[in-house]
Amino acid sequence: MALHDRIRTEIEGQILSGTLQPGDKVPSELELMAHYGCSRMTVSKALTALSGAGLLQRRKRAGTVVAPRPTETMVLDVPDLAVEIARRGQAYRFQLIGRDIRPPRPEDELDEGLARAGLLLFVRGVHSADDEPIAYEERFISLTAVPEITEADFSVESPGSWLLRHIPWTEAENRIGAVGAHPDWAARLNIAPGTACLSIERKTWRGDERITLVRQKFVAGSFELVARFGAA
Amino acid sequence: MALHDRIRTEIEGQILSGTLQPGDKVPSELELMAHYGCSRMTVSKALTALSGAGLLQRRKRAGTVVAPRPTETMVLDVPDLAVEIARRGQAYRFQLIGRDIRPPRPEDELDEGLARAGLLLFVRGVHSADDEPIAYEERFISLTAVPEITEADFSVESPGSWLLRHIPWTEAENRIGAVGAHPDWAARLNIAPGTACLSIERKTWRGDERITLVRQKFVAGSFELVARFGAA
DNA sequence: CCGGTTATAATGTATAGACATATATTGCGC
DNA sequence: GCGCAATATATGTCTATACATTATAACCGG
Repeated sequence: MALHDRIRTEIEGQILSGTLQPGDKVPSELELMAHYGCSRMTVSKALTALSGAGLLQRRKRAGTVVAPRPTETMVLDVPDLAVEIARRGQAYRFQLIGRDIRPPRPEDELDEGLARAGLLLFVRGVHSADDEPIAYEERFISLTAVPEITEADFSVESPGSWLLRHIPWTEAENRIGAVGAHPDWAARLNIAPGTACLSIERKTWRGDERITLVRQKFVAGSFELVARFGAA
Repeated sequence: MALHDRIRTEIEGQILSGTLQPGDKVPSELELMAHYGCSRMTVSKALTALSGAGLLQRRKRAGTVVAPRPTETMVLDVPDLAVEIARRGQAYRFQLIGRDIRPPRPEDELDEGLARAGLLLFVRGVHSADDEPIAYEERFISLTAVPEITEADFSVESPGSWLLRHIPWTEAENRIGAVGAHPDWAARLNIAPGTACLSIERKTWRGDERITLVRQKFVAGSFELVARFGAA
């Protein structure tokens, strides 16, 4: 392991193990370079990395301190459904229910960004694995931002996959909750209204431009999000 | 803005905007240092940062290429419930239902790590906001790893908050799903059995040592997880 | 044409030094 | 004492250089 990596790992270990508490001062670069017998750049690289990871806070003249334990933050993988289902060894299918080009309506409960985006492509469909419905999806796509999507064929590929391949987003926001199945779409999932579903609403942007809003309902038990955080 | 920051931002922008596609080759450090008229270290710093963020892949001799678009990965904040509810301006309370020291049982459906951890502290309780129940929680804590928790007073503080303050974890795994309320605890939340709930199961480790497993059920609509990813 | 060896091009790591910048501390004048 | 200016300290940025490492590419013998 490289020296700067070793330094980083050692300090990281002291923080994660609690030996160094939030607010505690970390030795200055000069002290560390004496301790490890290396140049300042090497120490600096280690500390800068930890600072970037949010474990340390560095201020000129004041020195380096352990960052306050943040709101527990973990990395959440939001997989492409088609890929995820294929990985389980099941046959993925997206079944289009409806496709509509129209202006936003009040009952869509859109956010400001999309409500003022002009014409929208509104797509509804069901994701299924081995012909078992897994999730119902409603999606609004700004035609101002993505005019070329009118040519996409959603009987082959889900709108999500299409967007993922064609329009990189730069910013996204997910809201994750639970909800009882609504009569309007419960039948699409072969479940009784009121059955528990995992609800995911995602908005994406490219720069300042709103791209899409999607609301997905997963039958309880059919799908789980897994978030993992930690070393290694 | 520092030069290495500018370089990083410019390349990042080209990736996020799609100008540079996954697999595309990024100019070599030599070319970039000619382009920006700076030293190699400066270019390297920018590229190393982007590599650390997962946007680039660097290989000796082969050069630097744009990383394949990963499974969409976003940062998920898992707030301390007490803090989160306080932020909403509501009064947080944890009501202890039961507290038990006993060995693991098969019906606990624990993972290997905890099942073999020896004695466990088993705690059940309800989180409430303004005396409205929000979440039901079952938690198993390894007494081997955290013997001092027997002295904690959970009528004052939830086990989660106590652990957060006393035992830093180094690794954690969350599973997020939806589930219909089980009769055993539906009444605790003042809801009918079968009502949709958001289910979170979290395991934490400190090093190789299993610390705790917690299962929380949130009444649908009372709580949402928000994950945000992007620049700035 | 195949397979192994060698050369080479890229990144990886590290050094020593210079100057810039922000800020906590000190001390001075009042 | 109080407020402002000077000073010292720690980090931030950057350069120029050196050598290490590694995967690709080129070469060459059989």
